[in-house]
Amino acid sequence: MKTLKEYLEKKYSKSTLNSNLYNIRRFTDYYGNKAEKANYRDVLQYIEYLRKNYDLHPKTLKHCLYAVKIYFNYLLEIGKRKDHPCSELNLKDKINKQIQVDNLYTTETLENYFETYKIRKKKHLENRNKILISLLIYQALTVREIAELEIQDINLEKAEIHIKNGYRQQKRILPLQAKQILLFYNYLEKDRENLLSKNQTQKTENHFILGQYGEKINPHGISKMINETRKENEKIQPMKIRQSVIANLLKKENDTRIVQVFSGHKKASTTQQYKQTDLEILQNAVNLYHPRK
DNA sequence: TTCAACTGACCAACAAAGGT
DNA sequence: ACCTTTGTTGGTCAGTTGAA
Repeated sequence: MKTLKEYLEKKYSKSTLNSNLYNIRRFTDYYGNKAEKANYRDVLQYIEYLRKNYDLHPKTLKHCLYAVKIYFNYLLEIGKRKDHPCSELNLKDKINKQIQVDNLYTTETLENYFETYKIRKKKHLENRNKILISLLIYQALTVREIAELEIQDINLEKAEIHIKNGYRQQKRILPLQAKQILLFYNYLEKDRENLLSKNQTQKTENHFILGQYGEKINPHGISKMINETRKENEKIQPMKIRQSVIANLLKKENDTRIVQVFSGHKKASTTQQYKQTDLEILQNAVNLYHPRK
């Protein structure tokens, strides 16, 4: 007889498998050996339990239910059950599709991050890290896009940067800011050459941003690199920067399509999520200048 | 030898985006 | 609008490298 894991492995990729296994375990832990015989009402009760005891995002809750559905599909397949208790069950929890615009960074805050950046040690990495920050706050790139940048994507004469098709983002050409040009030039002439000379494997000579041993960087590490000198509560998150930049741009720019191209969103609806209504902007302004601060 | 500064692999949680 | 997949992040942890 097939085990649950084997069943899942056949149908899903590794990350999905892990996520589903986790949620199924959550369910079976809750009902113990009664889990296999659960009926529609039991499933509902389980969802209610999750709702009450964990402050889960509606989407997460749906994931949990989805995993339970998969679990019963498995039981059907191996013949332990004849019926599916909840294949028709759908949750109606409201999902707030809007991106939480009010706690994003302002343009000034972002500028300030860039201007005041200082590295504590490893002076030779300072320019690289400044470039990382500038790519986040001026081009709103994702960490992955930054890691994939190659030398030929940077055109200093035209002050342009080419971004390849990301896993989700559309390829695009973005202008470079004046203050980036000199920074990039210095980095390419000096710092990057230095880093490259430490590379033994010689595999990464095309990548623009290099790690301290001249290797291609791991997107994962970018937030660590730029947060090195920051205290716990002042850490900046690359994704949040991107969202802030896009939201700030939307405020200035009336044409959503321009912002869509800038951010590389494939769907206009994604860009639309960043837009605040006038009422929300007012509400946020009230919150911001409230005397309690 | 010790230490800082990573890397790389993993996990849980969640968000974004793709397909239909 | 629903179903499904996968990237990102913040953790942890062990390992590596180069400098003090």
